[in-house]
Amino acid sequence: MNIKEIARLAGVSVATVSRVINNSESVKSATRERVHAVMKEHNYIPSATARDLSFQRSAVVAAVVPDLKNPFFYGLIEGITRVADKNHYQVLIFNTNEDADKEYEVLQAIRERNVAGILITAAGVRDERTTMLLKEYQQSGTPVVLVDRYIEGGEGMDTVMADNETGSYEATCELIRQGHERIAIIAGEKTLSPVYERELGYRRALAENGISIRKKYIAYGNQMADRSYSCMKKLMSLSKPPTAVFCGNNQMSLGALRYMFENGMRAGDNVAIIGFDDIDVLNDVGIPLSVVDRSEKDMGGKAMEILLRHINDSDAEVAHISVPTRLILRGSEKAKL
Amino acid sequence: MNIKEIARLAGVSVATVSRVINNSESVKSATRERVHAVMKEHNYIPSATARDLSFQRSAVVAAVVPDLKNPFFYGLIEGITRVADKNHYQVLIFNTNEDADKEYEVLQAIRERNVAGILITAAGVRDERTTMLLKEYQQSGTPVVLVDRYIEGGEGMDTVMADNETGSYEATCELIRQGHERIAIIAGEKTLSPVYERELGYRRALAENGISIRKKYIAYGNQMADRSYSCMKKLMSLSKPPTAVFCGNNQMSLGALRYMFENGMRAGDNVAIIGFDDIDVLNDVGIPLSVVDRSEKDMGGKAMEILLRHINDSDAEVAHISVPTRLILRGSEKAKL
DNA sequence: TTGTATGCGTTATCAC
DNA sequence: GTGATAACGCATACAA
Repeated sequence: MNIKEIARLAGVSVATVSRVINNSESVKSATRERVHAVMKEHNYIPSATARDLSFQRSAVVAAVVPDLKNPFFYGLIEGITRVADKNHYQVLIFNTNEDADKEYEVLQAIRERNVAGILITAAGVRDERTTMLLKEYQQSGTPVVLVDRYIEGGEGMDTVMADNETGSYEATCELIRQGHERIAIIAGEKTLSPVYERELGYRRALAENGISIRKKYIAYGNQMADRSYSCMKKLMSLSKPPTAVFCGNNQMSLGALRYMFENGMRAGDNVAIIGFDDIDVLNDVGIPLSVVDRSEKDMGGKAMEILLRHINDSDAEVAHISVPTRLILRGSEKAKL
Repeated sequence: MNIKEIARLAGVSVATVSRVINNSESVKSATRERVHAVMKEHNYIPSATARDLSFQRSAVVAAVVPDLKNPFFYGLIEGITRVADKNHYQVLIFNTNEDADKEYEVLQAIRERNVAGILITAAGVRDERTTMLLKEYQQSGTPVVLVDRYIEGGEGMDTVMADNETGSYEATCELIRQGHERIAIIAGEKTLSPVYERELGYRRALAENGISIRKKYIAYGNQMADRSYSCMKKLMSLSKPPTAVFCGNNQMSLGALRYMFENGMRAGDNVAIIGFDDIDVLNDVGIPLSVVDRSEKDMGGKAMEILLRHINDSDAEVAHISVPTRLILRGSEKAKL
């Protein structure tokens, strides 16, 4: 069943049917109703493929994320799909596994599909191919929104980021308020902007409170739990181990907690812990982890809204959204000193 | 840049360029190379939209899930996207929020896009609209695979299910082996096949071991943690509370654990607990929950493979895949009797 | 082995 | 208000 058939059955031209489909004003209401009736009767749904070809753009956006196992990104995707859905857009999901090469492939593959826009948490934040392709998209009229991570050379692009610096600053200040002075941070991959910003917040808090920053208390892992486990081990093996540890993301909090559990330590007792990004289940089962929380669903929703704005108005200004964080204290920020 | 331009620049016809793009045999290798060179030089990528319109099918599949917050479903999606990606298919994600009306809308919306197939964990398992639309898809040549849940009237459809009955049977048997006789189950929404099957396994284990099945030990919630919390509360308030509880899914395990935590009880100590679906983080942080585990990633991958088989061969036989479960014992199956 | 011509299902630009 | 008809970019049957 296609538009031609409907036209024939309704005794009008395809142009008229098209007008009805697209709610064009200039159709006599009698004709409109007749067409609607025929469409309904034959359960007709216009082909988006054909429309896209003619219109030279589709109501589909691409969401590119680095890790489909991380709950943060699912929250993000949930926010994205919710706003997309509300606006009758559909979402294609791509996983890059934190691999810049894979990301390059994905961004190439997206080109063939005529997506209306791209939302991306980049893996290749310093890979010129990623930057180049994203710029090409922008220039050819396909808006791009960077979510959660900046990329090198991506200055003119829209961004939706958490206020990582402030969040980390507040967390570290809280640890200081609790009396801690030997405060460590388990950071992630240095090239990622959130990692960098979180370290900045940590440093600022220490500096403003007159606590010297010691290199041995800054452990660099990656974004994963295993490396964080090693970092925690190294920190706790120091002659003067830290009395408080700030963990750079949810996976890394888990790595640290696992080390502690295996060694009979308890967060908020032997060592103070504050993590970045909440892990709901822990609280449910009585493991009180204090965290810097941000709403990933909001971030996803905001990102999609900005994307839509650009899709609907090519002159829309570049936006830089900063989503606030919130310190949730549950007791693990305390510890024997 | 389109196929016509490439043809002109390479001094051939569009048909030849098309043949080169689609790796048709019958092209002289000299011509082929020339065309490839021009395509590369101009960074040309064919329009999937146009190809889809001409070919009357796209390399896109739709994945419809009921809850993007549940780790089970995003494990599923990870499996789906991995296999899809390997086969150069792209995945559209739809979230129905366990709402049959929403699902109906979604399934309608998918019609306009010419997807190659549909993977669905249905919300409206007894909604005739869902069944009807899925059947229409099948009949019109768009294969459908039911994942994790059967639907009423969906007998002829491909399925990828976990072996819920056996998994639950084994879990319950283990509880019996531990000496328990007052064994409860927190089940979910009765209309969902996994819920039903898990209850069956539970019942069979009791029956085979000569333990009478008592209604008061069967608590029905929904798939969410909150209702499970209430169920646990009710169970524990009985004059003869159960000494062991089998929880119907991951969210429901969490609800039960939360109740226990708030009331100073410990799994494997005051009450024996076995859950369905693993919750990795708990183990990391030293909460040993015994579970019936299944690989949701495998389920997703398998489902996508079956879908691809039908896409590539319209005569492929209907498949019913049963993914085995695995009982992981971590200590919570024990308890003082 | 290659080219020509037609169709895929829409939208949009003209006319009327 | 409505109707022809030319795009949109590609695949393919048929010719050559």
